[in-house]
Amino acid sequence: MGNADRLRQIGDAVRAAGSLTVAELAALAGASEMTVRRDLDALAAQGVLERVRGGARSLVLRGEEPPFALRAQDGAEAKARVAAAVVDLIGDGETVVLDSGTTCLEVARLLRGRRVTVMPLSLQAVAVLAEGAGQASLLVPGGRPRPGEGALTGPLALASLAAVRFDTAVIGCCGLAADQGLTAYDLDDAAVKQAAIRSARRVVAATDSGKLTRTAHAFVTPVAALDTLVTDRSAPREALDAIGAAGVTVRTV
Amino acid sequence: MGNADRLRQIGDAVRAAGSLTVAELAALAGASEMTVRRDLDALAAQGVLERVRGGARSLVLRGEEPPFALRAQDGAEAKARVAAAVVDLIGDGETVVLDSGTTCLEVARLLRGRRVTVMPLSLQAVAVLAEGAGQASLLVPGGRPRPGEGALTGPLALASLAAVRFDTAVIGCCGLAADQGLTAYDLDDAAVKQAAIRSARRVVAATDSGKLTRTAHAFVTPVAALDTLVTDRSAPREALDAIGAAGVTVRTV
DNA sequence: GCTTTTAAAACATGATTCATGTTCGCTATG
DNA sequence: CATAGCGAACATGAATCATGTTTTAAAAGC
Repeated sequence: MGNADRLRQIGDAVRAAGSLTVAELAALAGASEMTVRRDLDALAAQGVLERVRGGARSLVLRGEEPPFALRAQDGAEAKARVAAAVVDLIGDGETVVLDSGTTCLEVARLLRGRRVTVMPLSLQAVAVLAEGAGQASLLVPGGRPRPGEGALTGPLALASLAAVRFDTAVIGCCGLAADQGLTAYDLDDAAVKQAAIRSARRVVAATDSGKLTRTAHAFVTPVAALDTLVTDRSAPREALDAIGAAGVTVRTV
Repeated sequence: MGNADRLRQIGDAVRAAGSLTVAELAALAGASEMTVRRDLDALAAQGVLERVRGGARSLVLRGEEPPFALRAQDGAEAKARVAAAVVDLIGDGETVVLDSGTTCLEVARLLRGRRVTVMPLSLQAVAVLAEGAGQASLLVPGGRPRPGEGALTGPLALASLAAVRFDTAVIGCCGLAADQGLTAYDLDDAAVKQAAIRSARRVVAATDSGKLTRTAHAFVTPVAALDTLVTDRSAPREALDAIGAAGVTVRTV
């Protein structure tokens, strides 16, 4: 798809304004109205916004998690570095449970060629690991995929996690702070993260530095339950120090 | 991909001969050696054959199931008709467990727009139902995907099936006969099919007519456990009569 | 260790698909 | 009923893909 930046621009504009008309968006993006309509249909299919007659309205409420498609490209380069560092921590033959989210999806890409056993907690990561028959052996958890996210949640996911034990859990997050602990936007997601942490001997949190200044609604775990945090270099020093003081090995890349 | 027929031709030739050189295949397919090499790489990635220096060797042993990629196009048109008839049997709001295999994958495509709850037993069907957020609500079973097939098997799959009940099970098969029952190539697969049948009130078998003259290794269930069989019109009359005599409603399309 | 064959990489080109825009008929909203 | 918006059909330029040729590197066999 060669129109990613315009899609992004339109999605951002609608989110910022709440709702916009097709004509306004066409002027903004410098494209024809027909193209804007097609873009809006694509964004609506991704769950970013909702079509209304004459324009589109944002589905993203303030304080809510932006849609997966929008997060995926945010700081892609930092995510890739973090993911590479996480994969470095994983040895051959290990069993790994891999959380949902964009950073962990990058980890899935890098794990494909490694001789490890992976249970990914999102459909996107399942798809990445299933294609092309890499070295990695794949365990699919059950669950109900959250629309747009692909994150597997619900009793089936919890039961799958309860049935297996892992060497390492790679956990993403929506917010992380020494005093608030690791937090997520979605309650069901949080329950799955908790179960993943319980079923693993070692817990690695992977996140871009932006999450270190945020707190989301659903509490997952205190930071003391983490063994290692991998994040990027632009993380605020105080936040890292506080997390390190809780006994977490902090790695910045 | 616009080279499907040549890929198919090469795959078939290697399977028939056991192994062939690149030069032989190039002459056979009327393409350059470079193209044949690229095709062989693609087929090797699909698990159809194995690259060896100078050529390729078949990985498919006699009596074994041909790889998914090869079955997918066999009688695609008949499969599509069968799948459409199966979907006709399913009412709005039903819960459905959907077996692995190429015919059931077609059923998944048609179910995407329907207001039903589906648990597909193969990764391919999961991918089909997850994309584009159709009406259908998706339940992912756990399991270990069989390489190449994407069929979810093992204890996690069985546990997922045991945890849920369905209105209808749509079951594919590798062999079906009144005296031999419904059979599969793979033992793990057979166990999953059994569990799917146990967890559903109504069982619909969907298969192209070719399977009605075959028997595979793994026994799944006697035909009497089936409520309905959907197959295509070129099915042999005697086989259908025998299955019908066991109390199965037979539908040919 | 050297030669010959095989594989892979680099590059070129024709075909196909994709994105975009324009026009036109249909639909729904007032 | 009128009008604005919308989707379908078609056209066109861009990008991608499939394929072949040539060159370069890597194995296999002696």
